[in-house]
Amino acid sequence: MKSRIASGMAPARQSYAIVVDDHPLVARGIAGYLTTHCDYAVAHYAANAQECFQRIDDDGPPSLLVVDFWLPGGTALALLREAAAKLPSCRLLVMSGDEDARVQIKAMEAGAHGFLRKSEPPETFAQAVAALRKGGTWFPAMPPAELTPALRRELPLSPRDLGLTDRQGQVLALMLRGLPNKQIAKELAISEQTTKEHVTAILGKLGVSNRVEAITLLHGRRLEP
Amino acid sequence: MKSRIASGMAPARQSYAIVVDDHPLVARGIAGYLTTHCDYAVAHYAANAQECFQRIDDDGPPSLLVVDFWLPGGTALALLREAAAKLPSCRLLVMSGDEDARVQIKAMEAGAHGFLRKSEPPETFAQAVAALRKGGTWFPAMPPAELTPALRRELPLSPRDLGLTDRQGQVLALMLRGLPNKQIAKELAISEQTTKEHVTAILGKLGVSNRVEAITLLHGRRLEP
DNA sequence: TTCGAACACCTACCGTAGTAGGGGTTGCGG
DNA sequence: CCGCAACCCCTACTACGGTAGGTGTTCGAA
Repeated sequence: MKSRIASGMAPARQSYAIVVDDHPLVARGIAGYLTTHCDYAVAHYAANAQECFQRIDDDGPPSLLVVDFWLPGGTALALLREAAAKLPSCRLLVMSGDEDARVQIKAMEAGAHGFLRKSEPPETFAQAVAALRKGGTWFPAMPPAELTPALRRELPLSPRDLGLTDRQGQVLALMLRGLPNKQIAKELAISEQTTKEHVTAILGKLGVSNRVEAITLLHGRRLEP
Repeated sequence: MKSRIASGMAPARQSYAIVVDDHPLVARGIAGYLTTHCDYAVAHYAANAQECFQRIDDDGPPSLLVVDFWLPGGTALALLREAAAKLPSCRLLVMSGDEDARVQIKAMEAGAHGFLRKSEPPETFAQAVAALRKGGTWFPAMPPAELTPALRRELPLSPRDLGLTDRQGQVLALMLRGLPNKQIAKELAISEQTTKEHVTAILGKLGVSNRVEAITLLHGRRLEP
């Protein structure tokens, strides 16, 4: 869980994929489909961001990453951003159960190369994978362009997107400004202990192990209150 | 030394200045000149970034900040950046003993509103102060424009600029990537203890009290190895 | 009404971060 | 030669960050 930023990774292998989905059956199914119908030699699966990066630490970066948008705690966006930053040669395909256009936009913004609804037939899935494999992208039925400009630039990234409660969002915002727990507590008029528990919950949902990782992960992004 | 990111600062006062110079006589002299010749009601002086921000915590933000570029440890750039970010209503005048054009550029990049050589006559100093006071800037004899574009964008910010040694620069780079001391030590093949001492030295030179502040201060800037 | 989620408080514990104060090596300039 | 700066190592200590487990309140959904 720690050496996510390890250097000296193995060179990218061909036909190696990782499927990230909190539902093991779904993950296993997709991974199996990748090997049997999409010509992937190896397809592992992971239940969350931690497991995913652990796998990458062990086996090197994959050439394809399939990510369920609705990972518990909404950590998918953080996972995507991190993957996009650290695995430039890896293609990112996002899957979602619902058809909210904003989800698709968020995924795009986070660096995904493709987006797919789970309700789509397997053939479409195979087509999307093939497109990504060739270096292309796959985004079905682009949502109305009027909505995008508002979200494209500097998306303020609401706490809800990360699966955080309102209070946790407030704590995170202060955390990202470098405040120690004691000052966060003072700012929010709660005890330092309560602050710590919020922090613990936030770290868990973001899939990081301490506040420094959280800060570096969310970099310069701002939160909306 | 800690509550530099404190909120709820006092409103900006008119005619209140702080002079930051490690040479007390020089600082005192400049501060005196500000009160006697530049119509400043109060002019404090500080030997370093810590003292400066301590003063600001106590007395509120000044309307003018005069900073010696060659503060010990090269902390002037960090000081400027922090001041520019946190004191939007404060004018920043940088002074330097030498006439290296790159120094001037670095000062500009760090957010300074004016730049002045110490060899300049007092009248020029008064003119510069007056210009800044009116919301203007003061940069003598703009350096050749050919040099600037290379430096302007995304300046890579060498460790030396921050007054750090090579080794400290390496440690800082890993620190900014969110690595804990133990992993930094492993990466550089030194003991965790030695890493801690490097970190302590870095924090001191940057004028911050922990690594989180250092990260938020340098935000998304990159270091060159 | 009962249940769960969110919020807040507490004690207690442990690991890391950071400081203090030792000592030791190299290399370089006065 | 000496001093000095940079680098490395060590013990020991304090504080902060983070986790675990238990308690209580509120509020809205079932």
